[in-house]
Amino acid sequence: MPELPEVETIARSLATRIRGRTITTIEKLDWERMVDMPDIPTFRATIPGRSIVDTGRRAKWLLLGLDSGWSLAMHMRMSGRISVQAHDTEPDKHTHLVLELDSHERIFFRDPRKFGRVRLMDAAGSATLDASLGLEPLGENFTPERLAQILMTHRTRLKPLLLNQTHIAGLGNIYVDESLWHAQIHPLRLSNTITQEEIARLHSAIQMVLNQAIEYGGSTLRDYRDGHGKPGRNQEHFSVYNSKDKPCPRCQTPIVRLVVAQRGTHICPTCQRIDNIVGL
DNA sequence: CATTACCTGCAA
DNA sequence: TTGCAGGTAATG
Repeated sequence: MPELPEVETIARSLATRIRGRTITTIEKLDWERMVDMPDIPTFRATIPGRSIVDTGRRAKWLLLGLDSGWSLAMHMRMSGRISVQAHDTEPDKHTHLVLELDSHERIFFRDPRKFGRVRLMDAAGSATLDASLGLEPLGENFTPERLAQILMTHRTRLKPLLLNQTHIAGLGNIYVDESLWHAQIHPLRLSNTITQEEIARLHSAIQMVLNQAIEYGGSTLRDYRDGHGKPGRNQEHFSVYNSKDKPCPRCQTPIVRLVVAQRGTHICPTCQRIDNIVGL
């Protein structure tokens, strides 16, 4: 579910309620496969007593910086939801991890589809995770020049390239479709045939789309909520995503849904011309 | 590169 | 009942 703007919103909304708090106990962990690392006994033994010194985000990972150099990284994949709950709120059957804080509030990780993951990492583990991920699209290193370099050194379809987290990290299905619509580029276009003008449009489209989504608190289609349980409002501002048969906001042509990279993909067939995919 | 697996819930 | 879902890792 959550892409970069949703994880960013969750990180910000959690901060004031959990920063400076100490995790007293793991109150519930009933789906152990969600723990990537370390092994379960070590995870259970290390978490209690750790204090949360920082909250942040890297790509689609929510990061809780703990004392002694530890970090707890959480990835919500498709249906995960992370929130802070009052001490008297009972976790439902889909809430697989509950961390109790010394404030008596609790961090809930709820995930019906069980794709979500948690990693407890030391400094070296954090560095490994960081190194496995590409550029932050809202970071200062993400320039039109770096984008051009990424596109020109591959010859693959644009959409799968933009979804690949090892190049640019944080975009998912929603924001790739929205960015390509704003840039007026077809998702099947080959990356190394993009013009300088198109690169400039794509670069600014990506940043605009992500910044706008953060402003509106993320996009809620079904599962997403922020750290307080509130849905986002950015879905009200989609141009193409989830908008099959609705008029293109730019030219009124009905939006078309196709499948690219095995993902539902939404385009305006007029603004994002198919004949550009050959890239002549 | 494409397909499958991982899971469950919900809408068509 | 079938197909689809905001993600990624593991397979051909």
